[in-house]
Amino acid sequence: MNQAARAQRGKPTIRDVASAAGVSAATVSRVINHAAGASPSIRTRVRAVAAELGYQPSSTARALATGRTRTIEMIVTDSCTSGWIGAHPHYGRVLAGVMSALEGTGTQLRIHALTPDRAAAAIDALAADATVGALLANVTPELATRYYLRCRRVISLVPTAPAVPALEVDNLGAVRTAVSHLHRIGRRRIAAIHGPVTNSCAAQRRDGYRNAITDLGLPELGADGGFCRDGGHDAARELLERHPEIDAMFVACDLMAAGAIQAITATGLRVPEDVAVIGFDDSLAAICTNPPLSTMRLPVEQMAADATRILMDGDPGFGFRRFYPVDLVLRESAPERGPAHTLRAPR
Amino acid sequence: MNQAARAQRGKPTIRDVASAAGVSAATVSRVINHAAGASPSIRTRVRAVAAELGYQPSSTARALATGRTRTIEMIVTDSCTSGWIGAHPHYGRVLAGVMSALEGTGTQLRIHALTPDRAAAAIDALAADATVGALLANVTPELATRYYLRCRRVISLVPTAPAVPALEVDNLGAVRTAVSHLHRIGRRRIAAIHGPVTNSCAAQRRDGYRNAITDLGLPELGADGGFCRDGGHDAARELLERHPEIDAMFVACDLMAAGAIQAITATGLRVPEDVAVIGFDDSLAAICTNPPLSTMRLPVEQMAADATRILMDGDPGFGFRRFYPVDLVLRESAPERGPAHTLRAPR
DNA sequence: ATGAAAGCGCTAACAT
DNA sequence: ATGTTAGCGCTTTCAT
Repeated sequence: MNQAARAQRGKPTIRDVASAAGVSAATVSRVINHAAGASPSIRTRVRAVAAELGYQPSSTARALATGRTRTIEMIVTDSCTSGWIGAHPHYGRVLAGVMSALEGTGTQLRIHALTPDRAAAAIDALAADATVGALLANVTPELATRYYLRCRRVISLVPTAPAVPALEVDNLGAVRTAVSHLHRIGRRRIAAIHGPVTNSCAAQRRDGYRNAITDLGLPELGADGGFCRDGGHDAARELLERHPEIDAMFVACDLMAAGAIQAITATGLRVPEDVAVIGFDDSLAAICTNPPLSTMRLPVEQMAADATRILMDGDPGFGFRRFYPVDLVLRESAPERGPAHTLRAPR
Repeated sequence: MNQAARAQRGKPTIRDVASAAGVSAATVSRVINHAAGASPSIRTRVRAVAAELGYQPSSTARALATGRTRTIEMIVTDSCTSGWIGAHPHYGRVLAGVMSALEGTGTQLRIHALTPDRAAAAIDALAADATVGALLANVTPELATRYYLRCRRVISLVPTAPAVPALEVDNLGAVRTAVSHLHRIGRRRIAAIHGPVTNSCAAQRRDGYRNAITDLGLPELGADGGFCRDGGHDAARELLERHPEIDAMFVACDLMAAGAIQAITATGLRVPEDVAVIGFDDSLAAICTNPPLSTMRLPVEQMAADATRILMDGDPGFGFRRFYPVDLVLRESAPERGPAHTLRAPR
């Protein structure tokens, strides 16, 4: 017998329960799985014995026998340096959504942060496990496709390859909403702080800004912030140096917007009187800034919970799509009718 | 044969690789596990065949055979209403630390948010799985003990029962450092915003504040903020209404401090000139506030990574303890030598 | 309604 | 160095 496996002894197995209850293992299995084919009297006896022995079924053995692991994989591509999963409040909301959908289902959640160098091999290994499915929180279209080719039970929370099932939001429309709002409250020099070019969401928001600003006949004023606070801070400072006339900023994520607000006030300008700011996400960062941040709210928990349920329901189908709204949440950094916009002399 | 298991067919097994390579399954096992007892020529042949067939070992079968699941469990007690794991940036740091320690080890991470009603049953089930061990991110001493009695491979990141292995920080000393700093920069009406009474960390920080404030001969001024932004905001507003003379606040977590800063500035007071603020954690919230938050930095990633490695090394031993420093990080909300404290007339 | 038996895919003694 | 064999704990036919 295997030594390691023997070490696990002491824990009662289904056979221990069976013999103690004077029935077969098959019957115990039927009872603990609430399956048909066991008389009420035996059911109660088996349950009593199981409880007395402190029997806990082995999910591993069960998984091997059924060919199915009751696990959802959440996968995020993590560039080792920035440590996204910890450094970005977005994932907290994803996690919350998944956990709420999983509650009471007996399904477990595994988290995988893929570093670029190991990503392909990791995807192959993950797709081989017969899990409930994979939730791609921030995976490139290429890797998403790679997973999909090996296992269909997968769904992406970001824009991805056509074949791969995904939940989508109208990033372009959302940015238009944000920029239009800034325009409506009288701003005419609306800059943008963009996310990383490699990120598909960031790319869409960048395009959205360009479309909106062009349609309004306003000048395009953009800088890159890399989806992190420091990037947002530096981008805002740079923008204000180069273009002191800026009176509003659209920032592609709240974390960058927090940095931007700090940079703006550090130059002596006021938010929103001198520079109005609209962020994106409605993450924790949005309620920590001062003033609180107006932002485009992504229904992240809802999306994550839906994605989880869709996976539990089976293969979503080739190219599955579901769309979600993005709503403008007005707080003080860009209010509906706040303090009048103060015209200021060029510095 | 089991139907579900048969459905998993198509995926090549170790026996498929063995017969295709003209060797036994045992040999294939030795090769893929880098175990001794296989000639170089056979190794390369087996590897080639495995790659050609797209063979991926089943972690489930492996786990059953070895009696060991290569999984770390991270457990957090989650009151369904507040959704802590998503709503508190602290867990992002924990996650980042665990993931970094896990990288390249082939060990997986599972996340469990226990709701109070199911917690005991869930703990029993989790402790029965022969995993690498459990990381208790925010689990009460009672539940921690329950787990420990069933499985020794467990470690807590918060103060817990004496028997249960744990990593600890000197919460009391840290609060003393914070309060002393506020005193040193001239503040004499130092209020506190506390965390939930049920939380062991919060309890220690509460005690720390009382000790420090008593030793300094200053009046105790406290309110409860529940470890969330809104609570911090409301507590600060209430404190300022009842005690307009307050010139500093020690806030037991950064998220509450973010709310507190918003409440303070909303009353027309300035941070730090009128009211200095020191938070706790150095989470994402600390760098999103305006002005940026001075705070007591917990080495969370380090602790989480160490805890993970300790579990991978085996049973930490009865009552295992390791201590970590908490450092004062000075930012603008309570600078070392910032703008002079402005005395102001009672309102 | 119940039990016997045959695996699920892998590992690890034990032979050779 | 390599193969044979016997499980790990459970589920699921197939008999009875």
